[in-house]
Amino acid sequence: MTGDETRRVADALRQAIETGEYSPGDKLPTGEKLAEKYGVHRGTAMKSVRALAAEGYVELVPRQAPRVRERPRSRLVVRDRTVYRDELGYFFDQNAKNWAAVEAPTRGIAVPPDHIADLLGVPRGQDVLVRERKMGPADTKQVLQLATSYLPMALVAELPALGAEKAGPGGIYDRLEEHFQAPLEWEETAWSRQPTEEEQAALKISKTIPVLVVTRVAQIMRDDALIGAEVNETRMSSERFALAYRVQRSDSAAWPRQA
Amino acid sequence: MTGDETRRVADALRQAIETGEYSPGDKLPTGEKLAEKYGVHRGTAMKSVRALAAEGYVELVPRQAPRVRERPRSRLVVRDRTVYRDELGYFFDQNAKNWAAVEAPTRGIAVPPDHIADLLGVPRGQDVLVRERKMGPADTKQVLQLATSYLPMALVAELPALGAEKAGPGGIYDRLEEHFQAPLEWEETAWSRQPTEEEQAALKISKTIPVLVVTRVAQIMRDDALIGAEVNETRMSSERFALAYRVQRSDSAAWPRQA
DNA sequence: TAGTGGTCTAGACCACGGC
DNA sequence: CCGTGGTCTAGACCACTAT
Repeated sequence: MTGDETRRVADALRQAIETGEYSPGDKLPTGEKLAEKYGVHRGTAMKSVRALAAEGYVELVPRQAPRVRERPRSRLVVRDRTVYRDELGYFFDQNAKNWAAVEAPTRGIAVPPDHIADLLGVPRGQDVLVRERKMGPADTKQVLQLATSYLPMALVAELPALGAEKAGPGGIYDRLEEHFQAPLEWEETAWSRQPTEEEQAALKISKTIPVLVVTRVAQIMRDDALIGAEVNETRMSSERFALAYRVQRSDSAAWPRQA
Repeated sequence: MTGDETRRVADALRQAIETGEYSPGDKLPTGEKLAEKYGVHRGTAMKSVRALAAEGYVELVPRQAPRVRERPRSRLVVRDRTVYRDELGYFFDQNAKNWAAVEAPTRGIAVPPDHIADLLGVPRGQDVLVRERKMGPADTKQVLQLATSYLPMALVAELPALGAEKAGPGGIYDRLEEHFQAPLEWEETAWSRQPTEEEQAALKISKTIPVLVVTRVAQIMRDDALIGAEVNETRMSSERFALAYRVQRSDSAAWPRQA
């Protein structure tokens, strides 16, 4: 991906940025100027700039001068994998307490991805209720997380409040626990991948920044049988979020240890 | 990133791969052939191929015909965030029970990254003991995870077994618990980023596949004071691994709920 | 040793943003 | 409306791989 000349120019530019010769927000010289300065073809110079953009140093907007990017904040917002409750209901992230839906949530009926159908316990290809929300701090209105919730249609038929525009106090989780008179149990799976084009646009990240995907399954069990389930899949920039949790000791690793 | 012609050729190739015209392992036509077939310049055709490589469809090795890549497995190996214990000592991943160091582990003294120093409770810029291991299944010898362990020099001085080539039965965790006669507590932070060149080479992934980074801090506390700490940072392909864990109920979210 | 991908130069055209 | 980044063609050279 990188030949001698491209590499040379990219290294020079990267160092110039790291030493503060160009500060965040500054414009970089035009491709023509860079080509002249380093004695290469304009195409080669632009390739170097594009390489820096892929590394996250530079923001590239077509037909605008490349700008030095605000360096990825070393201070990550950490999600703590515990469920809390306040007067509004359950919540999973103390950082997100004052967040709100930045745009109007959407609600519709659609076929979910296979892995979601499997988690919900419905046949693949079958319609489910899908809600989508773009979440962010109530003040800045910046979109930081994309949350999608999936509910089996059978469950919505049994408990119509789940499909309403507003599910009422405490949201769908309170409706589920009220209806079944049993506690929800949540399990999360976390992984990461390249962002889709939609995610790039909504979260304002380049295609090289991975998204962190947290899939949370809410289950209500009765006599060891699953009687209700919901899946929430939240996507966020891996540059801004990390997950934190305590590692649990299994029975085999109990303390004090037996000799 | 993608002009009309590049996009057109890339779309055609992507569809050819998805419809099975080219199967995993097959070679793609040469740049010259593609250029002829689609009536574009060779450079343009190669750009399309490179775009498909970035999306994970094609594996690109310099000076070899591009090969259709084994599609990212939908079946993820899931790490369960619980600590277990067997006759060999603690372990954190039931999938990794039969794994071994694929290459000889390295051991050295070096300055750790700032975030590691902070977690260890050591001043930034100070030397620590660094161990590196490349882990994978004992049979295939494929490297699946890169594990780096950091220990403060003061702790090694106090407990020399920690710095030995072999820390003895149960490894450093057993040495720590024996020495301090107290249980370790582990906390993990998980996030994701683009792979470094070293990680690309060791894990055999392209620069577009994110790596999942799990930073595990082992702490021994006595009377609420930290008396010993170790940090283990494990990096793995986000295409192959996911993390799974139960969400804990905090006191505020206890069940049964009070009205 | 022939052929391949990778890279670089040269020169051209386009669409669009900021002056 | 000029200048910019983005794209494409054309043609050249190189290093390495497969044969």
